[in-house]
Amino acid sequence: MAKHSHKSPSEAELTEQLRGSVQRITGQRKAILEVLREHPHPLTNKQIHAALPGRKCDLATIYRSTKLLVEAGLVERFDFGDGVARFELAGHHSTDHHHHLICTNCDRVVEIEECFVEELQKRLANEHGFSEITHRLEFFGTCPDCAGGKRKKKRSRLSCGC
Amino acid sequence: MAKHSHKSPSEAELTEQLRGSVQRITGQRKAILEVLREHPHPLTNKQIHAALPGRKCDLATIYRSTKLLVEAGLVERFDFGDGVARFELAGHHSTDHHHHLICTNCDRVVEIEECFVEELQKRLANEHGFSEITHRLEFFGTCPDCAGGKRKKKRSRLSCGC
DNA sequence: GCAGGTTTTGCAAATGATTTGCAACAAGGT
DNA sequence: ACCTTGTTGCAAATCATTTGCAAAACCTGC
Repeated sequence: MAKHSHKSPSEAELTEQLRGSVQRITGQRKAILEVLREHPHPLTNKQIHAALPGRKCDLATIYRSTKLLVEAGLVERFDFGDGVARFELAGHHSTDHHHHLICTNCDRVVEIEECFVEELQKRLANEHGFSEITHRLEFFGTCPDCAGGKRKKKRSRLSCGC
Repeated sequence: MAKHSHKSPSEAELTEQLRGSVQRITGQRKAILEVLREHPHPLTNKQIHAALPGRKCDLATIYRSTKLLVEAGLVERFDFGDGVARFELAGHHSTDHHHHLICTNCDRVVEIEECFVEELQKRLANEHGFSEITHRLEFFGTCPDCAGGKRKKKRSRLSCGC
């Protein structure tokens, strides 16, 4: 009586991955992953909540789920320095590890699918004796539309035009 | 009858810079800058508050001051992705623009005085039509002491051993 | 040095994001 | 279907940061 018939692409693979991380596969978790799957750019918990069909699932549950999914490796978390965490489905892009270019005016987000810090990272690790090194790298600037005056003043926060 | 006699190194230069940014030179602002001047690593507003002699100056004032000093270019702000802003005196290091290597276990911070993303940044700017590009880059890992088991479990947050 | 006008500060209350306690509920195994 | 245990919803609690407002501190001109 499983409900894995029609749409939702890799639901099987998701189930598989979730199963491997000691967690249960609940309707809300699948829904959240579905929302992330449909979005090419990082979303905040609140945005995920707003995007959930029928607005079911409590915000607290979304916070708990995103954290869990990140720990399970299914979702990646990003910080743009504005005090709000954002999430993206892991493996959504060619490389699971990637960066962003964010317009500080309209919050449009461009995905940067390459990473060029790996080597430097290794060098730093050796130089300072650190291990298990990772990094966080995001670019900020003014997108062409905003530079051209096509877009209005600074809108509050995040609102990618996707 | 100004009080710029003995210690506090570049107090004159600070005054000068502050004066240039339409602000008043208050005792708390000087105290905050003094704390930052004594610290080689980024501090949170709360830490600055705790470090203030006699615990004078309200926390709210520190929040207001750090923001102001950042806008005035006297202080640089950093985000380590844990939801707390950190500040460092600008020009404290050879280059004003620099990065960090943070131990995710004990929060020790190593200053990385070089930046190797400039070129890539320009390339990205051209490729995507963005202007006024900047970036945020921080490294995370396990410091040698923590790797060797010399340091205990995950201590809460930030507590650089300086 | 002192009065005046304006910027700041201190304090408390307001926000906003994220977390948590707890009873009701659902997922998976038997 | 039943039971055990992980999850959810809801409300209250935390935490970092911001803000309103009257009192206090700067700075400029006397």
